[in-house]
Amino acid sequence: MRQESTKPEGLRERNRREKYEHITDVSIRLFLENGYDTTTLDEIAHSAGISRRNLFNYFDSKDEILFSHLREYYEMIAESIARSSPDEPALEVVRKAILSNLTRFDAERTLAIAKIMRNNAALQSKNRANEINLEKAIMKGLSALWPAKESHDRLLFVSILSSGAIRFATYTWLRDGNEIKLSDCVVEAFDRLKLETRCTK
Amino acid sequence: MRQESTKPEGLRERNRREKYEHITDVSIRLFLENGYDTTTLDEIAHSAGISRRNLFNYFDSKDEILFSHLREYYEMIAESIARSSPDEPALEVVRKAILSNLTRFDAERTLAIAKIMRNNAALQSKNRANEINLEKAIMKGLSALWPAKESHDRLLFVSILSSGAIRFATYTWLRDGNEIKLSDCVVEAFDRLKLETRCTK
DNA sequence: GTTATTACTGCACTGAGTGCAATTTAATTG
DNA sequence: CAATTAAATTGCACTCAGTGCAGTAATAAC
Repeated sequence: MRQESTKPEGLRERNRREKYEHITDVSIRLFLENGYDTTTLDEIAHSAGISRRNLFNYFDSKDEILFSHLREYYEMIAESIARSSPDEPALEVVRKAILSNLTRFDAERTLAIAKIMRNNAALQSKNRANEINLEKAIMKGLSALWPAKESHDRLLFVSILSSGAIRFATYTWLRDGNEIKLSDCVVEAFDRLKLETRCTK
Repeated sequence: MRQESTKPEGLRERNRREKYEHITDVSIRLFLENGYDTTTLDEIAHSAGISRRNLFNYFDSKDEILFSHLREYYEMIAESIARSSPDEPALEVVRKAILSNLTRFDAERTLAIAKIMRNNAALQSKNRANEINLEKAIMKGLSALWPAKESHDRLLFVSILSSGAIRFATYTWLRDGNEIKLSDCVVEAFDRLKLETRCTK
């Protein structure tokens, strides 16, 4: 019953948030040290100081420890797209939304996760599977911006192209080490969409 | 030590092939009847008349029962691409390779699998994850056709675009029931690549 | 303080997937 | 055909991810 400004976060929420981050940090450290497959949920729970059962109150599965952070990021992209100008080309809207949210991107953590995934085909598959959420987020934003039912198919196609471009950008960024900026990779990947589809050979 | 033409298939290989198909048929039937998640490997093995352990000599995992057939198909696409003319645009090469292998596509089984995946988000994710194999197959074919190292990035990009177009084609085909031919969907999806990336919405 | 939520824990259970040793079946050779 | 080799198949025991449940501890609200 505080009168001074709606309390934004109680002790409970803060604890939850901190524990969530703590579990993630501990897990990534263990994965880097011992590999993803050989690290069991028992070890993670023990290292994080909680029960194994309680892990599932924070993450739906072992994979989600690595990927769940992206959901929040995807949600921001969807909102950015929805708030864009409907006069611009759809692909341009998506590109700008990606670029404008890049600052919230945790590069260090992403690099660590990329390292964990290297040499683990199963994890790469799951990473790929997770891309479906990015695509749905883009589609959600685009549908809010252009709600006309007739445009559904072309918006879906734009979502597919966009998620492909983003994957390509991430790929080149990871490959070229830290010598290149992720934003440049994104710009280039979306440029490629226009170039590649009309060139001969 | 037969002299009359190299024997193409022994009893062993034929049995293996037949059992492989049989297991697949039985599994799809059970999945349709009782759902994917609720059907256990024990049930599948029992219905197929083999031991549970032996299932893993045919499929690496439960998912692979649904997806492993595509590998053979992907391999044919890779070979078709590799045998194409290097004078055509890359995207055109891929489109033709897809179209020319469409006859080998088991539409009935694909429809059944699509039905199983409907309302099962986890399976849809795994389906998406499997797309990585299609992309690798396309990339493999393209790399054989244009081995120059400098072209790697653009070929990778073409692979990404192609797998996206194929997914879109599959989506529209499944959505519009049997009223439309899959080949038409593929043609349209690749046309869209050229249209969508230059238009101003 | 008391009470209602929510967080956490332990336990027992299911089901996928693996390693291993033993057995059966098919292919090969003399 | 008999003996040998190789592959297919099986059962068993095991690990680990994930779930349901019932009970306990901590926090928020009154």
